[in-house]
Amino acid sequence: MATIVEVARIAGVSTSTVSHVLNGTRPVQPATRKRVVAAIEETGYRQDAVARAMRRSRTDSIGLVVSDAGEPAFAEMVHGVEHAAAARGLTLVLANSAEDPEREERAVSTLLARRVDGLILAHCANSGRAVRARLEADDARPAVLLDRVFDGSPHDQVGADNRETMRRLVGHLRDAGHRRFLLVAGDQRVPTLVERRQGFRDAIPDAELAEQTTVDAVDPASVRAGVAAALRAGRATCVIAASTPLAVASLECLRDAGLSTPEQVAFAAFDGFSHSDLFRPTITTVRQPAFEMGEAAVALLLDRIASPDASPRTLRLNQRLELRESTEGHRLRAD
Amino acid sequence: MATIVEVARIAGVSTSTVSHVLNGTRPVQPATRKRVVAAIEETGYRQDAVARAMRRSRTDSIGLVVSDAGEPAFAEMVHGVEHAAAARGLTLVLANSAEDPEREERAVSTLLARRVDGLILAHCANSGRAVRARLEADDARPAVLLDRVFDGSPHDQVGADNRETMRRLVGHLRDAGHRRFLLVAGDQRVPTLVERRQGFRDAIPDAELAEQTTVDAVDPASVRAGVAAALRAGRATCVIAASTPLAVASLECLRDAGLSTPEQVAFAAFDGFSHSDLFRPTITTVRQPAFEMGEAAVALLLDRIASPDASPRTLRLNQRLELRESTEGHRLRAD
DNA sequence: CTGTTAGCGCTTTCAT
DNA sequence: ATGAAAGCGCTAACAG
Repeated sequence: MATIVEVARIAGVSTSTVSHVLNGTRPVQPATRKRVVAAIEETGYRQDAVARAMRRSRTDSIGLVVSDAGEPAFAEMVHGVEHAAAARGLTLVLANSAEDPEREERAVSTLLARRVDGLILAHCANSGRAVRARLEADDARPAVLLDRVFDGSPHDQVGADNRETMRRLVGHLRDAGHRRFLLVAGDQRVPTLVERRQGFRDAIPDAELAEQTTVDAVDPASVRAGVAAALRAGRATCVIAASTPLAVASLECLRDAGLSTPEQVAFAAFDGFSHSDLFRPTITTVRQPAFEMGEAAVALLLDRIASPDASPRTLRLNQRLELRESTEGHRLRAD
Repeated sequence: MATIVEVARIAGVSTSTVSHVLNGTRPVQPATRKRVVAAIEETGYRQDAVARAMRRSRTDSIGLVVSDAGEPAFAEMVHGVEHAAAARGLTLVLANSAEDPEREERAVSTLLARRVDGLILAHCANSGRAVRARLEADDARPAVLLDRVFDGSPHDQVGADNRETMRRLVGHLRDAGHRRFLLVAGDQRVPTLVERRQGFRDAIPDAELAEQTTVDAVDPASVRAGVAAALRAGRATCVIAASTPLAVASLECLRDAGLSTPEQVAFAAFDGFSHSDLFRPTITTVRQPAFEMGEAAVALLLDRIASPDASPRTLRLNQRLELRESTEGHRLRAD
């Protein structure tokens, strides 16, 4: 490959002039520029981004670590991050921690070693303090936490308004007459799921708290077992799943139990499914604004890079409550 | 940040020794090594991957360009690529062409400028020759084509056995008595969809060819119009959609036409949906081995990097035909 | 408006 | 077993 030196030689100018036409970093006489452009053409010269990054100590790239690249919601966030990054001329370096704290720490270290200009991180469920330390280290770059946000985090964050939306959802279901819920709440080490559970609590009057059932299990098998047991106990008129995997497990249980939706048990899910319209019955769902969250994370990151000392912000994007057949129709008798 | 020079100074050795300790590239006296390690510890030194890449002229990274990061199938391929890359200590640089040839070309150029060690590319539908030229340029790196494979391509490729699987699917439906199909074939500039259409042709006896209907429209609205018209013409007993977006459009039409599945019209789709089990009726689907295709692409790429002169290979992974309710049940009377 | 030149941090001959 | 030193290709003072 031709280098900038060769281009300069052919154009009969210095390398610095070539560099400046390349980057538009200082005025260049039209005639000179023309010769340079011709030389570039002739040699098929291409800038070496690695050398450039080395010299400028910025890479024009950002790193993204997701906790589960297999989940559609995270795939959408990746999509959003890529979109926003590309729009700003940044390339995206992607890593997946697969919910493993060790891999998460490795991924962050690798990205930092690659000198990404900034980092977006969707923490895994049980991520240790090693990562946090890594993000604070003196070779670290600005970081934005995505989806799983923490109170009092020193970082910028973007999440969803989980608590409020769950409150709204339960409110709606109560209006429809439901009083006894089964909340499939999931892994309570995940902030998102904690927030959803809080929203649930918010919406239930103290006097009725005792009538509610919750399943906190983590692995699918235990979830299924928990839900099945709760259904057998048979008090809930409505099941709420706090995430897609939990929804899948729950729906399987409902089916196995031979319970029809919404006639016998109403059902609603957070995060939902890609083509919910095609399900029968269609399922009431809280749509995560995943793509937009990815975009927002990039925006926050760039703000942070621009002003490193501004105080950290936490953004919460609104989720959309999409009411469908699974929570519809029958009006329960007042208890 | 501490550099290798500082570490060397503190350990009282040369930078070359530090480098060799770091990379295990030549034997080092245990005592010396210990001092180096201590100095690394003390300074919190971290290797700078950019400087390293510059000097070695390899980045230990690979680039991936997908044509539609929003499609679940591509998201799965990204996942597979990331998985295989990480397992081999490579980082992944991700770009999305969003089915736009210009963005595709830009993405390839950017990745090449970043000196990725190799490239995986899922061509967009109408990708021009500019990209092809770019892949051949003298600063290019080895490339593997993903999903959308071309006869006589000079590159390694990994796709799916679309033609065979479509043949099998139609064979099965014929066994069930169907004779008149509506194939929603989609954009015939996409090799995948061409192959599926070929498989369809393969499975239909010449004498019956005239009885078949096909919709080749590209944008969703035209697809819906085409399908609606074909349904009104009313000859098909079975609809086959060649991709997920086509399936969505088709199902909407079936619903709008008030046709029940499978009683009035059978239905099957390629690529399918994430949670098909939860649909009612459950839908017969051809599952793309997307994750595995991503993994395979990485394997091919590394083989290629290892032996640049081996002749190019095209891998076709098997798809899985998952028969479900939407093509089940009723036995058609023989025509 | 243009050129000279000193590195960025690292790996890797070539010596010893 | 270790060290000295030459760059990788580029940018950005600094000087004219």
